[in-house]
Amino acid sequence: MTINGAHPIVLTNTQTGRKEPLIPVNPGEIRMYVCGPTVYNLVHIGNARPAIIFDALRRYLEYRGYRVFFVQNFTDIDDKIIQRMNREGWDFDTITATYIREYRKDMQALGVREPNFAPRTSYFVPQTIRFIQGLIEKGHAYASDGEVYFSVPSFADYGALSHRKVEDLQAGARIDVDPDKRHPADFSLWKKAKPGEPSWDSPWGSGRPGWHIECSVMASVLLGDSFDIHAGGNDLIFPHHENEKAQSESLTGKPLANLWLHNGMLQMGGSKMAKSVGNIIKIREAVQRYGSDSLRLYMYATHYRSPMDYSEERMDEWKRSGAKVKAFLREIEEALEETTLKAADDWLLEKRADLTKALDDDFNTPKAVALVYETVKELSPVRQTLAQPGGESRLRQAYHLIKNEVGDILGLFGDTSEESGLETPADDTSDFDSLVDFLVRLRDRYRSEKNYEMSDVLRLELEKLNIKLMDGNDGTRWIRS
RNA sequence: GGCAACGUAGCCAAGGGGUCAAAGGCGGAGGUCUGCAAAAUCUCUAUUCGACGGUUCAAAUCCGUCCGUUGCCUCCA
Repeated sequence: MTINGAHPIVLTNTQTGRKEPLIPVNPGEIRMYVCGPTVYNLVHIGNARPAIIFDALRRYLEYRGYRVFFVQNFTDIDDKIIQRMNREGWDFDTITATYIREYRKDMQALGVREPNFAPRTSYFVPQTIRFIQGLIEKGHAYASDGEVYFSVPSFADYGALSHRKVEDLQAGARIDVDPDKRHPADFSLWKKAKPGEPSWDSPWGSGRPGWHIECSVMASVLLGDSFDIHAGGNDLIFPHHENEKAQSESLTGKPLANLWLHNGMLQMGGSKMAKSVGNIIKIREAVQRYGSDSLRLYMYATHYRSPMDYSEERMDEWKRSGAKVKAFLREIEEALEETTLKAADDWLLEKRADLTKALDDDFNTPKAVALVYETVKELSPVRQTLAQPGGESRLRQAYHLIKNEVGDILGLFGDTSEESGLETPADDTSDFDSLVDFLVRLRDRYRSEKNYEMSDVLRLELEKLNIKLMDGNDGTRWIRS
């Protein structure tokens, strides 16, 4: 099978457990929905995994020529927000506005692009009410004392996504004893308001949307009844996505999404990173300490479906590895003055084919990362390659491949400067900097006089101040270590 | 208990019937270069893919059992 004359992109569909070709509902266009954060708290790097991976997938689909409509919601009506409001006396709107802002900041720091649409649950309450009414009319939902529940037995396909049987759910340890429910597996579409809670008027009285309905509603409004990709962490498979699917498909009779994509959990110390476990690292902490490229590389180095364990040692490794690629790019920049791609030959075409082959196959980012390192190795050292016939053209192609193709897709290597990824030095260090510059010049003078005893004293003393000196052919550079 | 994944070198991690005596990264060993130190670079670093059976001309790759790890079954990316 071919699409646009090329091999199709295949992705593992959670529902079938198999790789399936991505065949757009509308030719040339991919509509995808990724479940976003509940805005009651700062997010951690576990939350960053789907953000980074599916942002990259989006970029890749665009690279492959699709127009992508990317929706990621903000859940701004939720029990946890209400809890926080009650516990800390914060105003509801202030909490949600604050954490939406903070989330955006974090995403910006990670280099994650804004979605095309970032809908908020609270802006879609009228549509939610209509959606629920539709379900009631079709016999898939029922109202009971101000609450509305989805009737799980009314949807024959329930459990298809998460590979569960309704009976198995009941066999599970916890059985919901809510007397208003007709079936223990039934779940809330509309919740009755308690005093002081944010609420909206509805045919069933004052209340608010339930846990899963928002995504169904916003997806249908913004992307239509059926779209191409629905994605999120694999902890959302059940019940969140199963329930979304049940609601939407009961109403429309059409499949909600063609492909269900789920990323593996980020773990720390052998268990899932979660606020409840307390093993969390905030995104801003990780980015500040290691830079966004390190975190992104780390995540791309593991296939998105596998669980991965976070550790500072790994982050250090990827920081070092990323620096290697940046150094390679920087050398090309320095050697060529300007790096525009002038001509592509078979070399680039082949690399590009390797890249798309890897990414077409269930978004195999580890292979794409390996391709970058193979290329760096192949053309290093830069000076030596440059001296060879065709070397300059090859370097331009490599630069383009790594920075403008792989880099753009994976959101990497945007800043090749030496300090990128490190904490920005405070402004008031300039006096200190000039002093160090002076000492370096002094040492250079000793070196030119072959007074190595004194030059080594200066190296050692500066090292004590965490200043690392690097002697090169064109002078000495120094960095804070 | 049910469901779903996963187990590959010192560590991280691709591959997923022959082209694999298994990519890439980190680390380690040795060499080159440099006054020193770095950086860079070269070579080496898994006869083997959790264990045991089976299918096959052929398995790390398919099937079965077992052992181990994780996730979901409750809000969770």
